[in-house]
Amino acid sequence: MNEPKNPIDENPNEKSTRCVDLDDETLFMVSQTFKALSDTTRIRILHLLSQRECAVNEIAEELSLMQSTVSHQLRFLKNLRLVKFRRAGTTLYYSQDDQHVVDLLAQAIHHACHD
Amino acid sequence: MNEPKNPIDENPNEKSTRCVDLDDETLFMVSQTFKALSDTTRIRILHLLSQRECAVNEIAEELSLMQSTVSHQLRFLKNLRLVKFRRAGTTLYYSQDDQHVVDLLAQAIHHACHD
DNA sequence: TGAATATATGAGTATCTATGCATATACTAT
DNA sequence: ATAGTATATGCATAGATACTCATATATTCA
Repeated sequence: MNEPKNPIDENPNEKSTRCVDLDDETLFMVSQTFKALSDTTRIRILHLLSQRECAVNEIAEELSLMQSTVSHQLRFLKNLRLVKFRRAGTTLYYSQDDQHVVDLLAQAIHHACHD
Repeated sequence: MNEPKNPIDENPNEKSTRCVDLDDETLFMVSQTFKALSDTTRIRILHLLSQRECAVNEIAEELSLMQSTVSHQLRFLKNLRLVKFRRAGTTLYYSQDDQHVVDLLAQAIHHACHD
């Protein structure tokens, strides 16, 4: 027997360190993360915010989107804590807030670019 | 002027090696990839197939899904070339066919498991 | 306070998606 | 050829999603 230890032998009170299991909660979180990245509008917004902080109107202008569309998608991203903002007067400056997700996006873009 | 060279100065006949740009084609490919990973059923199937080759019925049984549901989702994954299959008699054995996407999934699961 | 600006939000709608049912197709063995 | 098994697929549908319009909220400044 040269195989790795069966995951079922591990402490059931902790999530597997190797993440071989997929409990409902993890499954949901993972799907939500990818859902955030599955829409071209959100990708463009997140890609922009991964490069620099931006006001809502700036995003709309730069990406040729309606202000309302941007705001709706920012709410979506904010709920998943993928973006954060700081206020300056009436202006809200948004920026990315989850480097891991930005990394996932960068990887996928790199992959798509290179084959 | 201490800023990085404008990407527009690069050779327009090649995609940027830094993938800072997001042309429509890349954008679409990236969104499709993440869309594949945004559904819990597809995640479960792909996660299973990343561990071992499986017949369609095995997948259905193991994941408690209808055969038709599995087949529909396999078609989706097959169209994106995320899975492949080999035939053995009437049985089709599916397995993952894009290590990069499997890696993205593993990363996201790891991320979800560890915070 | 009132005007101006920036952003958020609710409602309506058109489109997309995942699923299940029924059935078709494909292969094997007798 | 026929039966049996494995898989694929067309269709219908319920639910989700993204967008736009209109309007609300929030902040600043005069």
